[in-house]
Amino acid sequence: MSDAEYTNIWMRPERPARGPKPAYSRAQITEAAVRIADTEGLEAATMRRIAAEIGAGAMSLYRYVPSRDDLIELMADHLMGEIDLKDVPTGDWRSDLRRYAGQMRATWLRHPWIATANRSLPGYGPNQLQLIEQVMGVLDPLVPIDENLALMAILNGYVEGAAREQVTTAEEVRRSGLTEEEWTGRNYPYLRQLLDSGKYPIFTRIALDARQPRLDRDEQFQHGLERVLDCIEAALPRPAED
Amino acid sequence: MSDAEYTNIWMRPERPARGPKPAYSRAQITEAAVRIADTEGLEAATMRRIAAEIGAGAMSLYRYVPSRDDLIELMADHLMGEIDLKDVPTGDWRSDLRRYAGQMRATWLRHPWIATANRSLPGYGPNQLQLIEQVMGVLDPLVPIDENLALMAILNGYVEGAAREQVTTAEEVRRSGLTEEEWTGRNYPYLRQLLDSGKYPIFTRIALDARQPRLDRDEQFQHGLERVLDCIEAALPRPAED
DNA sequence: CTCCACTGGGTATGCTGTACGCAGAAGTTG
DNA sequence: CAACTTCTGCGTACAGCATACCCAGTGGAG
Repeated sequence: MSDAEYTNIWMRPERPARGPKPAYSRAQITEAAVRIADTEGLEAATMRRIAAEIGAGAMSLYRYVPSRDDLIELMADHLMGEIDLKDVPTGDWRSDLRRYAGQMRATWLRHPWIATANRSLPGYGPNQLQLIEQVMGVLDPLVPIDENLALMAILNGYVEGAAREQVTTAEEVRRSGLTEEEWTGRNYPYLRQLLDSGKYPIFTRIALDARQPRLDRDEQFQHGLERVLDCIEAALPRPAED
Repeated sequence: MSDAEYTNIWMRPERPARGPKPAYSRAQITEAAVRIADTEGLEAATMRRIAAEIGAGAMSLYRYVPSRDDLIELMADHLMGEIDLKDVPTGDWRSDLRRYAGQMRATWLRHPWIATANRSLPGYGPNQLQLIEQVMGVLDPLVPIDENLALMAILNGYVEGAAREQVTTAEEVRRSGLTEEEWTGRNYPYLRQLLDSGKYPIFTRIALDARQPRLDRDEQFQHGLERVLDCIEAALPRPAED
């Protein structure tokens, strides 16, 4: 009954006013869970495992967090707090957005499990909201709000898509327990079969031509990012000159 | 031992040559699983539930599919088979890509669970590969393969990002078991708290101004898509004229 | 014909998230 | 100070999950 009034993890107060002092905290639990997920994957971050990490009993966590899903939401928002844009906007929208994109991607690569946490995107946690304010504040003086939303959809789509692709294969390698070379080797027979079938000429060109560029994914990302920023620039109203 | 040589669900033959005839098939199982996931969510598509759907015992499924994860991969590739681009490329790259984007988005909206199936993106199943051939075939005559990849990253990022956002909230509504109106109502206190806090001026403008445009998400998507296509056009080498 | 690789499926195991309840600690009120 | 209330951490318990193992029966190969 009293639980039903909190529709949201963000509405539910961490602690009631009265009673004995708690031994742990939401932040402590969230950080422990993130630590486990970073090294062993999100599926390893079970309630029992997290509790063991901080030296608590399994059921103690439920004093702090209503469910595992809510904890994952806390974890996702925690990640958004890692993105540091304190001196944004600087007045140079292009470098501001470049910096945002780079930090977002870096956060994804540091915490690959975020790709499998379904709640990641429309989580309206405080850090996520703060980030929206800062990033959309960059173009806010230049375009109407609807246009800003449309351009952010393109930018975020590119950044997340690129990060997701990279992170998904990385997670698959980690899951297999093999080194990256072993994993590539194990998958080689299938790749060879695809190439030899002759049914996928474009895929074949990708696999063959991209052997070198795959080494520097960072550069690939940067190149695509500049294209997206060009796209945004084209949608901006002209400055005074020209 | 004999299992270890198949690195991949796509390498593993559906049936050995000898023995009694099987009662079911991979395709049948996959379709049943997709049907359940469509109506009740991916988490409802348990091995037992799928088996019950086709009238089999729970363990029988493992004769056809090595694990649930592999089955989900089959399901994801099955979805890509729904996208029909048989007369693509037509020579009009813009309308070809528009059609691809629309069909991809429609597929996502028909099967919202795809957003939570982590394997969806770099699954090299036959339908997925075929789709790559067709879509990248559109720009292949116009740009080098690396550039094609970069442009597809932008297009796919936009389409998937837009679809994912829409689908994630839809799934959250479905999970809650409420109607969309009830769900919106239940979340209203939190929204009001955010607006009243004054800490999120841009978010506030989004929530207030976007009340009308949110009705036609299709139009929003189309508008952003044209922007992305403009971006691609700008990256294309000029045709003979001009 | 015989043989045996295969079939579908029953049973069992070790996980999981989490409901429930309890003994004791700490804050509030006299 | 004492009495009472509220909250604490946590042990136990349970249902549901993927799936390992096993077995009787089947039907194609020789």
